[in-house]
Amino acid sequence: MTRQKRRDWLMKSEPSVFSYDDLVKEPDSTAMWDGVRNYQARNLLRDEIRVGDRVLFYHSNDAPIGVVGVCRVVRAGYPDPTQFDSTQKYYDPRSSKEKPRWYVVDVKAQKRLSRIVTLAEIKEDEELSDMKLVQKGQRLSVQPVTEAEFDRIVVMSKQ
DNA sequence: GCCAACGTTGGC
DNA sequence: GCCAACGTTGGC
Repeated sequence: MTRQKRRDWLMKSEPSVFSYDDLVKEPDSTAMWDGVRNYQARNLLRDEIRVGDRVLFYHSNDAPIGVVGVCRVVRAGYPDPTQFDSTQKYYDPRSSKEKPRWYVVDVKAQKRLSRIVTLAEIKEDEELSDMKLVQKGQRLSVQPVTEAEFDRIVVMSKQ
């Protein structure tokens, strides 16, 4: 068994729905990343994301749009319980406990950036021009980032 | 609120 | 399998 290298990710959330502050307020600053209903993102949550991986927490939709904090994955992919609950918004009648369709990971807030690194800045930064986030048509709410991209954003937050 | 870019659904 | 219609994401 070869040990897989830690990987880095970016996850989007609308702050009006679930913000970085909301995550910090959770017990142990930890929450399920639920409600992902896109198969590409699902595959990442189920198959690729591992305990110890780093996550950039991104606020979408509401200004200021950008990366606000850093998290750590503390539990790898398991079935999203909201898909089984008919009272929930994320209920999926096509899913069953035997054959779950959607997955979550648990993330723990690690460090709020000293300031938000905005989408506008990310777009302007030459070192970040290959980020999936700024590729045309790219809307994945869970996406891989390189170590260099991750570290660059943290550096920018300190400037 | 608008709309571009995708993703999903369902008839055929 | 094709593709039109519809739904969603997410920046502006």
